[in-house]
Amino acid sequence: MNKLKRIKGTHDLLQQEKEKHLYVVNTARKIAKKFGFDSIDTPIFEFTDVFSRPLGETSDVVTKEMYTFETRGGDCVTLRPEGTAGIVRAFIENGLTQSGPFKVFYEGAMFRYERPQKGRQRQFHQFGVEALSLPKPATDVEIISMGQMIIEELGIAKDIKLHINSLGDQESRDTYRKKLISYLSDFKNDLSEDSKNRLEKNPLRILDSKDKKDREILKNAPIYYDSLNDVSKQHFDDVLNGLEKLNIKFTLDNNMVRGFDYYCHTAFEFITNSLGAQGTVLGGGRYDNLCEIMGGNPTSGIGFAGGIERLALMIDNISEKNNKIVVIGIDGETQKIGLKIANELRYKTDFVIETFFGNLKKGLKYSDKINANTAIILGEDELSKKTAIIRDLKSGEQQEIKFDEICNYIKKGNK
RNA sequence: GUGGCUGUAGCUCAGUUGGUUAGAGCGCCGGUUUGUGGUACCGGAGGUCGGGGGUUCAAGACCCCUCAGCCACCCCA
Repeated sequence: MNKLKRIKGTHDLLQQEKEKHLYVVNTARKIAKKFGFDSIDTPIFEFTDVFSRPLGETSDVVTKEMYTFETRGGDCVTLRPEGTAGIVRAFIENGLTQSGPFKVFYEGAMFRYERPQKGRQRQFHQFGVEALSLPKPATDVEIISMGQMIIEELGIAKDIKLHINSLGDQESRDTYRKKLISYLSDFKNDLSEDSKNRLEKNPLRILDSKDKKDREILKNAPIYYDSLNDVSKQHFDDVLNGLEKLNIKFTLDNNMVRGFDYYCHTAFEFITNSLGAQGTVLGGGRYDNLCEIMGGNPTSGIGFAGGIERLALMIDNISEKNNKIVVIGIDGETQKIGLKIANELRYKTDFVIETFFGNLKKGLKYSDKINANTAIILGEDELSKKTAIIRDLKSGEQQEIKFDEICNYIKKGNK
């Protein structure tokens, strides 16, 4: 019979890898909490409309990357390709649009049917935050600074740069769109195939094309900032000002646009060069129209998502500092007391306690393998005396200790 | 979805212009040592050569298809 295999683009997270993911998530959660964000979980799948409407019917994610299927009951559902839409749906559905600021942190698996490569999988993991009913530039600044703080806390800030742009409000966006189309139309025949298509459907996307010719043409393209109306300009200036006050360094990037239709005003990405083509490690922006698009009252929103796999690729292996102790029982009779001692230590100390029953040599070998500091050895001789040998595995020194005193001895010896 | 590179033991990789029984290091198991580990020495297990088809007297090697991984496009976290 042939071997069963993983689905393309999925991964088993083994030991170290899972530890890294947990480290990234826990670090992000810790920082988010400092900003007053609570944790939230929404379903991993939703009615397809929940994603297709806000992301844009023409976006790549909706047109070719979603895992969409019909249920036995005939509903059209989709595995979530991103986190924001589901959270905004929950926000509206639970009647929270009237109850003031809503600040949440989430993390979990996302699904996109893409060609896998480094830092890009079909099932991948993101954490993110969303802040609803908070329209002021100050929130943009806080959100970005939270991203910065997470990256600093993870110890990878030196390899990552913050890029920022403003897409303005709807009016500014329409103005710029027109200007851009009129400029690019003159070069229509010189644009790359992809960009030619985008000229009609989604011209803003041409801005971050990597095609050499496209880039050349774009050098003289109208600048987004110049098309911002007064309100949009003010908002953006306030955000940049706020960042400067907080000493957060950024690069203005007039060509950065985000993939989903729902973004407006502030858009930002934390980008690294160390991961090849998939350089965006955390990105987000403002989405003041999203609530309305999804059938709720008009409510402002802003948030970001971080790629857990990508961040995990940038951090070193987590070193375990937790002291390990192995309780070794030399034969069957020692098992009962061995398990009892192990559990007592687990209740009363914070050490990692493992047990090993079998011959002493193998027990010590195993202790080496898991890098334990201490072995508690139980054998026939000791059993009759109600004692155990406690061996310091680094120095090789050992002592015989009464059962009752093991716990205290361990506490004193290892701090 | 498009293009390029790769796939041999658990891991990292050798394997000549096609030629006998496919190798090494690390890891794993056992022994030297029946109650004292890390070192050393000795031994052992482990492979449908990613899968399927074809060419050939003969294929790990050549050809076709397929699957997976990597890289780039694309997209995005």
